[in-house]
Amino acid sequence: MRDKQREETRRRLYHAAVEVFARDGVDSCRIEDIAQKAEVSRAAFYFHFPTKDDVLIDFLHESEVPMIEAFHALPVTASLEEFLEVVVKSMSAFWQEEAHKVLLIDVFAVQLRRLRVLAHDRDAEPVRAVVSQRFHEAAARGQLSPMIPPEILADFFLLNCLAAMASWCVQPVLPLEDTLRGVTMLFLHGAHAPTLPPEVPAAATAKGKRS
Amino acid sequence: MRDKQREETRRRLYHAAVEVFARDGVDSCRIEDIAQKAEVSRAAFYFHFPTKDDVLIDFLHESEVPMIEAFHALPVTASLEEFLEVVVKSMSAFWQEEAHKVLLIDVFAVQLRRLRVLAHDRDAEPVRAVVSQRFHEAAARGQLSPMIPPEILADFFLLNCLAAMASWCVQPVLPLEDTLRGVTMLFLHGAHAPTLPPEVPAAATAKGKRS
DNA sequence: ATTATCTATAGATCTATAGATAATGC
DNA sequence: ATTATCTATAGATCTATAGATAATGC
Repeated sequence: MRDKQREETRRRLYHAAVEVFARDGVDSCRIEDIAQKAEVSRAAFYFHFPTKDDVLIDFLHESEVPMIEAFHALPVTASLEEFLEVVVKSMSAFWQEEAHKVLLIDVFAVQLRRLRVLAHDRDAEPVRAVVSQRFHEAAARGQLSPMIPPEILADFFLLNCLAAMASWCVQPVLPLEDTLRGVTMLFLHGAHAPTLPPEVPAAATAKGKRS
Repeated sequence: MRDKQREETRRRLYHAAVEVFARDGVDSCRIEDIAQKAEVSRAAFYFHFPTKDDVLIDFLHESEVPMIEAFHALPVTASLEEFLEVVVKSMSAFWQEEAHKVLLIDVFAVQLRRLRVLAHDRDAEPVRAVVSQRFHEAAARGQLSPMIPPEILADFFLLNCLAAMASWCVQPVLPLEDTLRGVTMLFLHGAHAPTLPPEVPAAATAKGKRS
């Protein structure tokens, strides 16, 4: 009963916050307005969410639910490429919606600020944990460059996706799905050959490159 | 005389701010402490810097000065690869210093929040303008994929560098210079072939990839 | 009786702005 | 005299916390 009430209040605050964020901007909006919309006191917001960032973390986790479901529907024998196609599909499906798109850059900024925390707590982000796991398996099969640990590659891949989506947000030259697929292919292309040759100065190898 | 005094105060505030940011964190530090260290009133800070973000924008511009100088030292005939090697060298030289490194993630977050503004004002960031220019020239020579406008590729490249550096910040598995060079090669590798094939489902082309 | 949830509120800090001071331009 | 730079400060908002209320467990 108490738990139910608590969750109900938390959910009302969450939805009110997302609405106010979208309307006034995460940084410039007032907590007062969120609390008022949720019909609780301002301090109740702080009880459920120590900072505005915590709402955005919840928002990111909400966005990951359909992706996690899609992961479970995927056979264990699926290739890295098939797995990443699922990532591309569900990521773009979520973020291309106007109501979600407006919060993308703020969500990205929060994840950036959390990087230090996330470095120590790999399971705090469910999608990241799965991607990391799949990259490990792919590395074991020799599909990924052994120069960089797979979990680092996984982080870099996800940051890449966020960066591409942020760029898409302000200048949507292609549909989001195509943008993400392009980034993914670019990544795979670069990451499965040795990415970091021991001591080749890039300028020296440049000459013959143009085919 | 007045200009000189103004610049002097601004510089004192800037250095005080960078010091306090590094010590207490950009988000949690107090403007009061910055003003006190610079020996001016708190309001003087706001006169010179409307927000803390403006200090970080200055910081980014400071970081770009040596890079711009290196650009000017480069012959106009330099290849894209030689140009990007200069980017890698001066970017890593700056950010690997401990005092700069601690602000990297905050600088990145500010640039993210500025993306919308930057989309309309391409010359607000000098380095970005030059990279964009060089990418245009490379595209004209047929070195870059015609699928994506060169200025978008330039933005994506720079975001990529920031993402790689942010990741390096929390988990430095390789020296920063090697990390950036790896990212750059990965990028070039992916961007000079057609990056976004019209309608190839990624999963379908995956089969024969493993050499 | 104890504890979790929420409210009311004191004190800290920020944002916005009216006013003081001193340099500049006429 | 006018304007740019800086200060002092009022009002807004946030952070931290003491206390009220109502559910839970004994």
